[in-house]
Amino acid sequence: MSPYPCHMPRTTPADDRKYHHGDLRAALLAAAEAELAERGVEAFSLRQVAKRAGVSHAAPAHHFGDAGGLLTALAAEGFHRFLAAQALREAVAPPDPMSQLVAAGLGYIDFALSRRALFRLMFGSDRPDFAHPALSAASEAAYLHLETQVAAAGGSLVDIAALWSLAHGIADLMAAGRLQSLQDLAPADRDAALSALLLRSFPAS
Amino acid sequence: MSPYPCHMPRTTPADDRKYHHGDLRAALLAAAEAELAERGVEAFSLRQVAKRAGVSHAAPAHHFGDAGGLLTALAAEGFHRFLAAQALREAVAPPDPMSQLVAAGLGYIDFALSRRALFRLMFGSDRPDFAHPALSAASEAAYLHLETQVAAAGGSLVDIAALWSLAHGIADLMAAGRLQSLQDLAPADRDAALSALLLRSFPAS
DNA sequence: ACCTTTATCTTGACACCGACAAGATGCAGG
DNA sequence: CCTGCATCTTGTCGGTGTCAAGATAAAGGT
Repeated sequence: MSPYPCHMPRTTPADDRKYHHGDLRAALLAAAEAELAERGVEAFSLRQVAKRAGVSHAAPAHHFGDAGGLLTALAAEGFHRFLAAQALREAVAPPDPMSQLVAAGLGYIDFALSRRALFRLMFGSDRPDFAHPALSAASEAAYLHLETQVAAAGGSLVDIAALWSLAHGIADLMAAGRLQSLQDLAPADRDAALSALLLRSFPAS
Repeated sequence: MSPYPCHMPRTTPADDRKYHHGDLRAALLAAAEAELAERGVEAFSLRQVAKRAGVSHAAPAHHFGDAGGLLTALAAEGFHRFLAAQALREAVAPPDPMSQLVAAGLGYIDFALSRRALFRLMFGSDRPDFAHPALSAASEAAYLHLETQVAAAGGSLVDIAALWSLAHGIADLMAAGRLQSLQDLAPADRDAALSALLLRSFPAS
C-alpha cells in the first residue's frame, strides 16, 4: 500500500499532485499570498499554506528554509508589484515630473488598499529578513524610483522624506480604515482629493 | 503535599505569589507590555506573559478572556500614553494653535519611536478589537484631540487628513528604521527638521 | 462562629503550529 | 542499469491558545 494517494499523471501538463510538483516554489508563493490576504500577517500559518498548495506540511522548508524565508520571498515579490502599481498610474498621467510624482503616490495608495496584508508585511512587520539580498534589492529599487522622481522634479532629500511620509501615512491609515471620510468618496473625487493632498508635500507648487 | 509552592504571606504588602495575586490584571498588563517591547507584536505569547508575571498559563483568561482581549486592553492603555506623549510636547511649546499642532505631531513621533511595538499594535495590527468600548473610546479621544487642535488653527477636514497622514507616515517610517537620514540627526536638529516637515501639511503657513 | 457562594487561580487536556530528522520517491547522469 | 541527488513525505518534539474541571481564598449571610 502506497502512502501517497496520487501517483498517476494527469491530463493537463501544469497539474499539481505529482510527487515532484514541478513548480512548487511558485505555487507556495501564490498560496502564501492568498493565505495572507485571507487571514492577515498575524494569523499566517506555514502549515495552512502547505495545505492550500496541496502539499505536506514540511514541503515549504526545502524551498524557503523556514516561515521567515517564505515571508521574505513574498515581501520581495510584493515590492515588484508595488512598483508595477505605481507604473500603472504613471502611464496614464501627464509626463511632467510633478504629475508623475503625484501618480506614483496614487499608485502607492492603490497598492496599500488592494493588497492590505502584503503592504503590512512589507512596511509593518519584522518577520521578513530585510537583509536578504532579494528583498533588500527589491525594496532598494522602490526607494530608488522615488528618489529619481523627486530629483527629476527638482526636489531635495527633505522633499523625499516629505512626499514619502505623506503618501505612506495616507496609505497606511486608509488601509487600516481610519480615513473613512476619504474612502467614502467616489473614485474620481477620491483621486482628486488624494492628488491635492499629495501636492502639499511640495511647498513650492 | 500542597501543589502550590508559596502560601505563606510575605513581608511587603504589594508582593506577588499569593494564590490571589491582588492586582494581577495590572501585573499582566505590565508584563504584556514588556513582552511586546522585547519580542514584538508578531512573536507575542500569552503563556510567556503569564510566566513573566509569575502566574499559571491560564490565569490571563479570567481577566481578559483571550489573547486578543489582553492586546485590546494594552492598546487602549497605549492610546492614553499616546495622548500623554503629545501633551508633554505641547506643554513646552508656544501657545499659538500652529505651534501646538506641530508639538502634537512631534509627540506623535516621540511615541512611535519610544514604544515601537505598542505603536504597531495600535496602528498596524488586527489583533486588538477596536470595537471594544474601552479601546474605541481611547482611540476616539486621540482623534478628537487632533480634530480640536486643527479646528483651533482654522483648519478643515482635509487639513486633518493631511496633518495626520504626514505625522503618521513619518512616525511609521521612522519606527521601521526607513528614514535613517532623519534619525541620524542630533535631537535638536531632528526636531527642527521634523517641525519644518510637519508644517507642510498646512499650505497657508 | 460556621457555612455557602463567588471570584480567582491552577492543572490538565486538546488541536494547531514551526522546526527538525529520517525515510520515500523520482529525476538525471554515469 | 544503477547510483547520486534534489524533492517531497511522515513522524516527532517543544511551544502556543483555548477550554474544562478542580483547588483555593475571600466575602457574605445565617
